[in-house]
Amino acid sequence: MSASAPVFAALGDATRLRLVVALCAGGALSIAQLTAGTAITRQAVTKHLQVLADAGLVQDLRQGRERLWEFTPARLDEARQALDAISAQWGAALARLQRFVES
Amino acid sequence: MSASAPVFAALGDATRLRLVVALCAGGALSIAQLTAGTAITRQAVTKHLQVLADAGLVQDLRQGRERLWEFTPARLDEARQALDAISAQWGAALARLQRFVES
DNA sequence: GCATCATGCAACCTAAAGGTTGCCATTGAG
DNA sequence: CTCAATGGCAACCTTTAGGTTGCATGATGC
Repeated sequence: MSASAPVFAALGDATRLRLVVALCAGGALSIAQLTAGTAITRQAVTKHLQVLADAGLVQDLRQGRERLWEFTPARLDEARQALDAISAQWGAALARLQRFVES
Repeated sequence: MSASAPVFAALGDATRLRLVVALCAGGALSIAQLTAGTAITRQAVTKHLQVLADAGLVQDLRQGRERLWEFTPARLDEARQALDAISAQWGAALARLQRFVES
């Protein structure tokens, strides 16, 4: 469960969340493409991509002089399941409380 | 969508994730109870709880000399839906790719 | 009333996050 | 061949995160 903490930390930045959404929608994109339209530097984008890669959310593949980045769904699915588990735990606690009140 | 970034940031720390899980399971707990069993100081736990409260994940209620903390599900559900949306977007992109390859 | 337990507040510290600038290397296009 | 585009590396800066220590405050039990 707490294995998902790094994934949440990686998603916990607005810029990185934007990058993940962009990569989910458009397939593999280069650093220059991901930088275009943002207010920050290419170097900053590179660092953010590195953080996402360390969390296992994205993957890079070289193609000529470009370095393309693509989304990797596995870790995000794990994080999704972690949130589901928390929500289910809360639901179970509420159900126990309800039963206690009614008895 | 990017409104969930602060929630992810709050969940992106192993200690805070533990606190959230504990509060989901056991109802409202005091700071002293949440500190017991951890290696860190009560002050550190207080700060983490404040971060979680700023993200809208927990709520405090005074009871005598104790300050009880309880889980608040709304923001976490939003975050869950955000992850679902990302996953769905990825699925749609894969489907488009599949159709393109087959045609 | 008084000792005590749970907490609040403030100062302080260290390391990491987020970002920038400058310069160098490589690749592709014409 | 040359030149512009793409990216890597390293140094640097400023702010914040995570944590600690010390002391003050307020409710409780007896």
